[in-house]
Amino acid sequence: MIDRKLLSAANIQIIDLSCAAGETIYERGALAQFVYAVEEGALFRFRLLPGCRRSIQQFLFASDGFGYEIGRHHRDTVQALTDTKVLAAGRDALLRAAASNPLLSNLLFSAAASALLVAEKNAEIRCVGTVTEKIAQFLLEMEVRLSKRGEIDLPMRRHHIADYFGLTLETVSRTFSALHNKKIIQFRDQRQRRIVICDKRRLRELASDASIFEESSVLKTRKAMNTPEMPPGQWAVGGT
Amino acid sequence: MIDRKLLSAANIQIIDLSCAAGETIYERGALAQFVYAVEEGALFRFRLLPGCRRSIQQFLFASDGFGYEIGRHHRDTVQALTDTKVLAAGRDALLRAAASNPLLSNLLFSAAASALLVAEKNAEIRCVGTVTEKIAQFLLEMEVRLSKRGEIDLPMRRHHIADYFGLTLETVSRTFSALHNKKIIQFRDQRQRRIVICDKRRLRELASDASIFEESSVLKTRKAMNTPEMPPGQWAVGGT
DNA sequence: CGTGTAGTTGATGCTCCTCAATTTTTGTGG
DNA sequence: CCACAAAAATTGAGGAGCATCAACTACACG
Repeated sequence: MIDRKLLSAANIQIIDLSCAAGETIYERGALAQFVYAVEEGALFRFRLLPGCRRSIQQFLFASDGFGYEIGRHHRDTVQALTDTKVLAAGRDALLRAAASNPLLSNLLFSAAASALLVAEKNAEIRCVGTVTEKIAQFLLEMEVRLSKRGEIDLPMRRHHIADYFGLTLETVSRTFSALHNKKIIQFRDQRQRRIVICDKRRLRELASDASIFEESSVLKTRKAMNTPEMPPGQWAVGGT
Repeated sequence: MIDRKLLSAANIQIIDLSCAAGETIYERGALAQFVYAVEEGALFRFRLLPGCRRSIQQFLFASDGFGYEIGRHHRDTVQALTDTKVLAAGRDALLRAAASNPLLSNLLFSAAASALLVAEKNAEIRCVGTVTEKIAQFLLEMEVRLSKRGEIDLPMRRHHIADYFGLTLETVSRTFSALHNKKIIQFRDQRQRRIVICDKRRLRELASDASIFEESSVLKTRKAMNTPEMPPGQWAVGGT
């Protein structure tokens, strides 16, 4: 998003920031002085809702941009999940320069446009489908963004994932456990944050509602045969 | 969003379209030839999902813009809910002109930026909270956008609202009925689409989770007093 | 009138939440 | 280093909320 060369060519100051895990980059309501890009590490963007709830709108990883506000104030809060390196550029200077520099103004447009893409994609993941679908999609997405040597090292806690999907952390935990029991994923550490996807095909099926499809056909068969019995686990992941 | 004067000054062609209710403006996957703005009427933007589901991303009313794609193809489908008048401008000509015209490029940027605002706001409404909260927020929003002489004439069916929130149409219908029974809203026609908000204060409380708050305190009191009794209706709206 | 569409309402049960107990990890001070 | 407390994650029991299936009403249109 932020291009060092382009910005310094337009005489806009760039600042390198280092943030420790847990630090807040900016808070909702604060004056929007900078626009940012993640160089290293992970952060999340969220808003507090009435009733002590928190809605996480986005997880931010290397090369993601954030803080591109339209108004003069930030509409959400950004916090670091891990130690991070972040690039910041003065917002006012950038906007002023963009008014006469087509390259910069194009940069701003594509930043906003790709933020829109991400927002709509996130909204779809967050709003639609069962818990299993959501978590499966989440893991596939995280694999693309984070995997190193076939291993995903999740920087966020169960609670963050829960707030991202509007679920409870217990439900998230149970879904991870179910995927683990079905041998679709494995854990590589005791906190169960380092994850390996063992059966990507099954995970993809679950992500695009194969679960619902299979489950319901199983249920229908069962109904037709009048066999009310259910599998032992309350939290069996769909399929087989 | 689209400014007739600005566009004709830049020599970009503008087309006036009239669409009947139910007509499709463009489909997902089609080449993005135009960008649009609603002049009159109502439309909705949606995507089909695996499993015969439909996710409505946005309802579009007068002055809303749509079709501002980043890639060369439309990523969703837009259909008219009522008879509508829509303004269209050539996308390629606009993008070319924007490359050298700061005014136009600024127009594009603010279009994308406000689309982002809307997308994030919609995502929040759609993802967070109980059915009652969602419908209450929806009605308040529709009042702002659609009300004439204190009356909201909803252009969409229950099914559209359900697909917007990822609910079933039955659940939506029950929630409307509950609001009606509680005398928070009234219906002005037999289809129950012309709606009057009678008690806006209560509706606002419900929208910002007063329902949860009141309900749970009631439940807690009930638990403490060990009175397991429940109110008659399964679908009572929160609060007294 | 029959047919189709939109909407309401009821019974039943799955999904996910709530509350609670337990285990493991992390951080802190002696 | 270990003891202790706090945090993170798992797991279980029970219940609320919403989905599913189905029946029913009301209106529009040929």
